[in-house]
Amino acid sequence: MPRSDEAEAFYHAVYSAIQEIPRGKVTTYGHIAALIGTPDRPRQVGICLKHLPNDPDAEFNGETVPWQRVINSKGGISPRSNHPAGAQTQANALREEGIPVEANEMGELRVDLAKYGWFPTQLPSEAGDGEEEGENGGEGRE
DNA sequence: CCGATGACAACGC
DNA sequence: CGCGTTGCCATCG
Repeated sequence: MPRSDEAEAFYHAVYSAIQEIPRGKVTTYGHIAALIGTPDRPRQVGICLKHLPNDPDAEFNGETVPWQRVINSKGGISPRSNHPAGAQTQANALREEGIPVEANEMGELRVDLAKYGWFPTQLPSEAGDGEEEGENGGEGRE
């Protein structure tokens, strides 16, 4: 649990932003950070998910927050330090949502950001020309 | 209280 | 264009 109220607000913003991710789509930590107004703190976003409460009574938990839809900018699922198998769990959850996850030779679970990437807001960086990650090339439905 | 680490990302070479 | 290093801030020891 957060030690500061400010941190709690940050966590709340992160969880809230993640809940906005439609099913069958994924986004990056950096984008979440940008959405909540702190594009310079993508790492803290990951920490928030790490601290995601398991209590079913909590407003934010693994059931209400689709943490599985949050991946890194490389379009892959990085192994956690504490629970290495957690990446597999995330990949499995994404597959159930209709998102194909394939592991390359390096064992890195990769997701097609170009197809399943969810980038709704026009960030100042990508507003002009600065495009990153990938764009919704096909844009399907939800 | 101070130092090290981390579910990341961007810049430099 | 791929690999290495730095920055960010909360949490752990």
